[in-house]
Amino acid sequence: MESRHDVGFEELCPVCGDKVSGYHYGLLTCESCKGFFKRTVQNDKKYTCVNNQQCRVDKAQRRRCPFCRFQKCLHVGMRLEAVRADRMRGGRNKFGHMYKHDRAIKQWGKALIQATRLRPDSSPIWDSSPDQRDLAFTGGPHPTANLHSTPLTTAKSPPPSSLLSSNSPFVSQYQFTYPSDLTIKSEYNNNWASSTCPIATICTDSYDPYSRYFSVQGPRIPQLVLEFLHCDPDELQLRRKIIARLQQEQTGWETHRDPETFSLMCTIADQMLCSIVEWARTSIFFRQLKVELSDIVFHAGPALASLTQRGQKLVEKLHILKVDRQEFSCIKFFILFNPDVKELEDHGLIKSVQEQVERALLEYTLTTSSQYLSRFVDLLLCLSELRSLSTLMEDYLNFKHLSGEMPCNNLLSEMLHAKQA
DNA sequence: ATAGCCTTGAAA
DNA sequence: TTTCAAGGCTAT
Repeated sequence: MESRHDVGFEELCPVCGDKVSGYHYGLLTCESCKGFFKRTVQNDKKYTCVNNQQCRVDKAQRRRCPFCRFQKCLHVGMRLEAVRADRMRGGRNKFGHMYKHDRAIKQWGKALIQATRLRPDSSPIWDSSPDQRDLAFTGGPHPTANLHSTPLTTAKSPPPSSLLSSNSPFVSQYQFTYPSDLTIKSEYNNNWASSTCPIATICTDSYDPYSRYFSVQGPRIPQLVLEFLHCDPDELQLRRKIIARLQQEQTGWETHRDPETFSLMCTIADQMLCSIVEWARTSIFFRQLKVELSDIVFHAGPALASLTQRGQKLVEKLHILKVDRQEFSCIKFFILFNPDVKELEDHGLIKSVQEQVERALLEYTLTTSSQYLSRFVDLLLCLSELRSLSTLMEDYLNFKHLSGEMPCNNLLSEMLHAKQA
């Protein structure tokens, strides 16, 4: 009755949309694309596209353009190295653990979706329901792959996580960790979540991996995320402070002339910086860090307008994603514990914190989103952009500082001074 | 050349 | 012993 077809096999082939027959060369594909990929690699076939290399590849048209079909195979993550050079039959390859991992992830997702549908309480802590929120996802480098099959890492098309810094713990692979007490059953029983099953039974069933993270009251927030929330500054208070500061400075402007945009932004930045420093100073883990100052190479960055535009785009993206406080607090810790900061001595701690935050964030997205993998990747992409932006902004401020254009003697300029020391 | 079914064999 | 992802075979 239950079989291998229970886990993820009802999905569609990410290459052509045909029925999936199992894991082939790195991910779940149909039998025909498996054979096509094998023939192509084994026989070292070279195809050409008679069109613009953008042919549609679906079940009906997959035979039309082998070039585009093979490109799509590579794009969704099929692995060239899984085709054996010696043509040895049988046995298992080195991807076994990844297939297992992928199955586990899919099981979680399935359990999540079913349990979410069954939730009698429709008042979650986030604004909209998880499914509604998922509809807002428009980003992601390979949406098709994310929706239909989890691509394992591939040389031709790296995982989205590799967009992060090279030192990031995400780089090596999708290092998702699931609870050690979770038994991965290949004969996973769907019936536990049938409509006749009482929710109380679902949530206390020890075989249910989901029950550990989900209760009828809403998602169970991982302990570490709760700790992060505890460290969070009072946002309302910060806003009030910024407004007060601007009003205070406005008194001076009125008697002289209109404030420059840059000057105004520096005032806001200064106040926010105070808040960030205070947040970092009082946060868990941060006190354990030791810092060694050394020469900082700097150069003038691109124009402020471009930076502001990128910043606005990022804010827009965060709005679309409806990033909640829990997720945002995790992102902040990712940034605070940046493995790229060479002056930090304790790289072990950085790595450890990064891994802990990664795990906590994944656990959290597992409980809040049915498209958790896609959401997790989207959050990481925002983080990557945030890092990139902050580096550029720092360069820009350094440039302004050096050319004596910093408008006020504030914390911001003091920090720039310290960096050059 | 394609794609559905068969055989194989190391790992679980 | 069972599983399942490799390669192989063959009708189309």
